Amino acid sequence: MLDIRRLRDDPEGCRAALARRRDPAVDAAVDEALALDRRRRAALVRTEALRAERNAMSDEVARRKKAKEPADALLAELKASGDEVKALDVELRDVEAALEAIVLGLPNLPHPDAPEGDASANRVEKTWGEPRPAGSVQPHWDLGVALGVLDLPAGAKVSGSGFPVLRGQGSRLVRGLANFMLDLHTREHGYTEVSVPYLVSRATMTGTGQLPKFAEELYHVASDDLFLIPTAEVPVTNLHRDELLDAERLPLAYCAWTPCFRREAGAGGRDTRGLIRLHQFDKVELVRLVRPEASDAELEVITRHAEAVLERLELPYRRLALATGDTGFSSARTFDLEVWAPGVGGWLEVSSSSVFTDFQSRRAGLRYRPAAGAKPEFVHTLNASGLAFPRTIIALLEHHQQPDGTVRVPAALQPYLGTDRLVAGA
RNA sequence: GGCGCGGUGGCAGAGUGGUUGAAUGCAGCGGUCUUGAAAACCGCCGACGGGGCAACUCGUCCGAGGGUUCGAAUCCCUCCCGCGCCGCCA
Repeated sequence: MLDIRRLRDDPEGCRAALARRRDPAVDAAVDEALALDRRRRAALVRTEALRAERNAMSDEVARRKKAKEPADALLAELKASGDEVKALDVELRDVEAALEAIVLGLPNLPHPDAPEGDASANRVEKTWGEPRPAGSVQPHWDLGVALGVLDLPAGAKVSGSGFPVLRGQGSRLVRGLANFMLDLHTREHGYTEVSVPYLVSRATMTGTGQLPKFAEELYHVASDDLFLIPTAEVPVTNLHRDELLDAERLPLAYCAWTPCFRREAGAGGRDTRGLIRLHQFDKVELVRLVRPEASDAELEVITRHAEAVLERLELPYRRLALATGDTGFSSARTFDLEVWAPGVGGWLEVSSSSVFTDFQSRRAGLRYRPAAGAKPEFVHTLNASGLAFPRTIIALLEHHQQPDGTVRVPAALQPYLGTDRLVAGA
């Protein structure tokens, strides 16, 4: 959520920053927010003046009662103005609700360093490793079946398309990747591992920005008004919701391995083959709560933590600086990590690492006290996938594929799989 | 699911329908003392939103939302959460 005062104090600056997102609806929303803000303050001044008056009279009533003096005239007057206060309150509440609805729908201000434009303006920042030629290996949807690790029809039978079943070494791979990634992040990158709920409340979803705007992307359990998490970012970032943190505790760094559930409502048919786009998948997520002045440097830190996973897995990847028009709603700046999949013949997003500045922390009430006696301020939040499993598995199957149809297991993963080779029938 | 008890400032913890935004303690900040520190003592110290150039001032907030009342942390209703016991289940 944007700071309404910032919007008020520097409307043109905010408008210019938001314009970089290339979303034509934003400008009108800003106008509406500013108009509602003016109405809100006008209504506030009126109700507060009336309240102040009534409070003073009430005090006088109390004094007279104590002194055993008559207060009937005052009481009558107070009773008369009661309805007026009530009416003003209703008006104020309506205006505030309308304002909140608008402001909750405004995206974060893009970071000045994010390239401007739509997805075509995304900038390749670096490339690591040696991509094998596209089409030089079997795509994972064939190889996975040949190896007996992938059984999509079984998943479709049990739940529907987009719910994969992995078997044997494929299932072991999920467990191994989880342990490998968690060990790397906790032992070498300093993260605290947390195990968190997969179903969360409406307030939690609102805290990280999924609600109210993206409800159609979420699985919802209506009977209890709970939502399945689309990423561990949601429960983990909300761990400290409405808390005032000690400055010495920052930065807080958490990692979590969870399944992720996404309806992918608008994605029908595109890039959905094999394991590329799923309704349920596993992911290890990294979340950091940091001091605002550290957030630029922290984005590089967390991105490197995600890149380290790919490098240990010996998978070629590139880092993309997302353009303003391609950056997510809550994010100020995002790097995507894309792994090379020679069988699919393309770069696949396996990690998205973002800095949200105070956008999430304002919604979620994540504050800290910069120094003893100082005013509380909002922390900055960041997260990065480290990594999403299915596309990592795609890249492992395709990039490490051998001419004989087996798959070499990179050294870092061998202890977790108990083998250096994926072979058919294992 | 049933019954009972709770939910108060960063934390702990008092609280009578009417100067209680809230005792007290801890933590924090400033000071006295000390070579320095500790201890002791003194003072300050909630959050959020308005108005004002400013000093300052006004309003709201005691789990959430309604209600009673001139006035609610305090009384009533609904809901949420925690704890205990019972039931159910693993």
